[in-house]
Amino acid sequence: MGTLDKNSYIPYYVQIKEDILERIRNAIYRPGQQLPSEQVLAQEYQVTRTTVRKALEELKREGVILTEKGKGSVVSNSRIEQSLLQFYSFGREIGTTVEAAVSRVIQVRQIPASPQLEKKLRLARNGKINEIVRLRYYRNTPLILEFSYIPLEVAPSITQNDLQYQSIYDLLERFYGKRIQKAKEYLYPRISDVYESELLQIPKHSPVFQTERITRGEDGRVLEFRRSVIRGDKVAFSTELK
Amino acid sequence: MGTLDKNSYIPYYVQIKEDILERIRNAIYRPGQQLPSEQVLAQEYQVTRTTVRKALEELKREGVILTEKGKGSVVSNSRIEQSLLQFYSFGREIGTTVEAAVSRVIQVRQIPASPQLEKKLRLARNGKINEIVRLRYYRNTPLILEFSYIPLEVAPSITQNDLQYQSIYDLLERFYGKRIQKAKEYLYPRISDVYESELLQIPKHSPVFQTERITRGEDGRVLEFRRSVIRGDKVAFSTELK
DNA sequence: GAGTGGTCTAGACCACACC
DNA sequence: GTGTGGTCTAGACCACTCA
Repeated sequence: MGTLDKNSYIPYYVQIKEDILERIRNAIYRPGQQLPSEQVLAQEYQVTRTTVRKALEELKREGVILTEKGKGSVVSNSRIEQSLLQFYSFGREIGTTVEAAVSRVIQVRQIPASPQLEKKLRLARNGKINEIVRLRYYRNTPLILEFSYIPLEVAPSITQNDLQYQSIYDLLERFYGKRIQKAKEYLYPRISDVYESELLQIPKHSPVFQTERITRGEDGRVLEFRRSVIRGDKVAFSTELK
Repeated sequence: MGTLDKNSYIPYYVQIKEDILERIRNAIYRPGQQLPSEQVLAQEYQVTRTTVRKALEELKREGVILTEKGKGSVVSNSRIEQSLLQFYSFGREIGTTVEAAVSRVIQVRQIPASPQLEKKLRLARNGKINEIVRLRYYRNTPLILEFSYIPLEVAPSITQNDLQYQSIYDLLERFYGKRIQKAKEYLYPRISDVYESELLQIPKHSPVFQTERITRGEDGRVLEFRRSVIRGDKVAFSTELK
């Protein structure tokens, strides 16, 4: 259905963009899946192809879809997976090429939430959580140490096996029906502690980046709090200005 | 003159975008100055307004120009002034509002370049440089400590007075005719030293961000190397993912 | 060859800023 | 009012991909 409000003061292309986003959230269009052609979308929404293109252009710019000449548009794999990482440059190599990125699960366990985590996760008192510790490599060098915290309310009990062949977000969605609505991520400078230093193979008390991310589900509840420690000697952030 | 190559395989809108960039570099269009209207540009380049708009849209997205409905488009003030800072969020406040940003010059002197600086600035042996140290405040709190290094070849001798009412880039352009071509900036985590800590009013050996920026002129030579130390307790970087 | 996205034209109407 | 950027239409041709 082309649910376009022709009387709204909101431009058509914005309405179309929002509608497509909504369809992606509702898994009508799934990651990796081909979108209908611009021609078809134009008919469906009863607008010209130009207007559809304007909507798709914005989605492309935001990394929601990918387009290929002569082929079509496909929905990107969860943008939330990428996050700030897309801005990093790893040493002299190019950013987030999926190929060379390998991850190892260090630990998965169920523990009571600390007061700080209860706050971050908006948990009730004495809440229990899954703790998942992973180490991400790039070309055999450990670069990122990730701590994920997921309330048992959200996912009863996660095991190491669950994470062998799928991401946390895939797991949450496929097995627990929790769809991700949005996430907010922050970047700070920090000094590594002894544990982090050892796993990342850097001198203790080295300067590192830390990111914190809070992911929320459709009902607005916190699905995950994730803290990542990123080597400062190998990973930089850069922009070029012209 | 609309110097559009109609036989090129390069799209018109890209050619137009490059041409406008070139005009900005050549100060035909200056920062703060109004661009010709889309209508006029379309005539000049002998294309439709739609095509001009596509070019302007990209320039707008890249922060080169600003457009205001009903008024027109103006060239942004040196984008290079903004840099990565536009991505930061200061505590709970919003990013780079010019108003509340005050800067104080701590020191200006001429010194021989250290070997490291010679390398960064691509200087010959025993090169001399201007060193400018500034402290930037936001709401009376020191947030950023900036070290600028400019070869004497570029600007013979800079004094504190020169920087009272204008930026370094304004100074280079107005008094020394050095126009900026491009800049590259990097962001790292670091640990503050005693001097930095004192000026920024933070405990010594605190985690901080450091940016390094290399600015080049039209001939490709390095005009400035700048190192900024940014408080990690007040400044964060954030993105929202939807 | 049929279908796709990429570019471009030649118009149109609107909301807004300025005089 | 006139001029501006913002949106939209209805076409067109192209280069590309895939069968």
